[in-house]
Amino acid sequence: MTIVDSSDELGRRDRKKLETRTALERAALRLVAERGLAKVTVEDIAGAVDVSSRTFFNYFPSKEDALIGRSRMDEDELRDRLAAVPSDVPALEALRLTMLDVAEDIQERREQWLLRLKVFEQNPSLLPRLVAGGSQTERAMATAIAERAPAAGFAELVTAVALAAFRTAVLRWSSQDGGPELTGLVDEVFDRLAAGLPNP
Amino acid sequence: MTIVDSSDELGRRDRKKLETRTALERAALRLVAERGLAKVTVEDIAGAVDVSSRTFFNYFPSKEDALIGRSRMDEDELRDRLAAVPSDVPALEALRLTMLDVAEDIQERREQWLLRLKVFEQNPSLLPRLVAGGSQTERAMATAIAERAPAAGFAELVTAVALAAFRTAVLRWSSQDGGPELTGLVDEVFDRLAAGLPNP
DNA sequence: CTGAAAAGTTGCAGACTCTGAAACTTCACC
DNA sequence: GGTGAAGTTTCAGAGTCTGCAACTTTTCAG
Repeated sequence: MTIVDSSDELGRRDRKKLETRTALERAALRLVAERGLAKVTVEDIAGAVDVSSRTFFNYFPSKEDALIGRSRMDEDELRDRLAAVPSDVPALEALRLTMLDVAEDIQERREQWLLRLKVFEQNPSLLPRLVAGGSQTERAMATAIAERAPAAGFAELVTAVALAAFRTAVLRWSSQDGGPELTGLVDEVFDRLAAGLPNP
Repeated sequence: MTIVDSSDELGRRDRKKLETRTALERAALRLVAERGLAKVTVEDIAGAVDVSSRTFFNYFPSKEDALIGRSRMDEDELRDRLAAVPSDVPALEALRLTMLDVAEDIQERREQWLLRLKVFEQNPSLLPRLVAGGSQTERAMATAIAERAPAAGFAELVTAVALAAFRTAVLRWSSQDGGPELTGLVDEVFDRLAAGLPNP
């Protein structure tokens, strides 16, 4: 068992559930990495884990969502992290701190994320879903930011921009096979943002 | 015929083709605005224009694409616009000028765009496609920018950020029913970017 | 004007995604 | 052990999208 997931304190039921979910994620990732998104059906993925395809859809609303997995962190979690930053910190810096946290999480699941990102690069139709633009998550964060910077439209702007910047850092990290520290790359893009994006 | 599209200098063949295409776009937009994305089938759209659903798929690869329509401007067009900016203009300002051009185009098709954006807001699954993040278009622009600012990763960053900022301007314009000038809102977000996104 | 060639449209068959409902199994807990 | 809640499966069905083989229309050369 190479699975080290936090299965602390869970009944057999929920443990099995989590097992199935991560098994489906892994199988999806592995198969799509091997064959490409179009050449993998839901039935393939479900079959690899030995459940029915209907069960697959009980876990994920779509094939793509299985590949994204835990990528989209709960709005709640991000909201909490944002809320944990003192309210006199400017919005952009609050976002920097939050995304640095996220970057650390990603680095902890390094291999999993590098594979996921490779799959995303090879199947560009998935990319928009990465740090999903205009999605649930972004709105939740913008709402949280709006409390510390209520000027019209500013929260949406700084949130969208921060997430876009974060995305480029992650993609660059991936394209260099995780060589540099992700947190360093994230700091770099936020430095550039704070400086007004001058030509380097 | 209320259609006044630029059908200058086209054979009957291409004129009909363009007519069908825009008719499909219009029908898709209208029906989805009325009923919502899930309640409209491809057959509905094709039927409203009196073609077969197979023909619909000859024009658009998916239902969503019919709604997006001309939204994603050709990579070529954006590349050209970027190339038209003198090369000593900093990357961020080159992007500002380009996106101001795009904003003008949008304002010229004001009603069509406001409807499209309303549909997008009511069907959030479409939003990622708007100024598609990480897509073809973004890559093409980043490549063009990389020629004037070759520092590693900077072109991708500034492009992603500019598009994200532009998107928030467009959404704000839409949420205010096109009241303010879109170009003004775009200028505002780029000013904020250039200033380093300080809390207002 | 006429007869291909080219392009556009259609119906059809078929693979695939996704959903709802009903039966069935498994687990938690008393 | 028995009971109810939760998870899984099977089944049926709607909808998306593709390839292919007719079929129709437009174009264009002679």
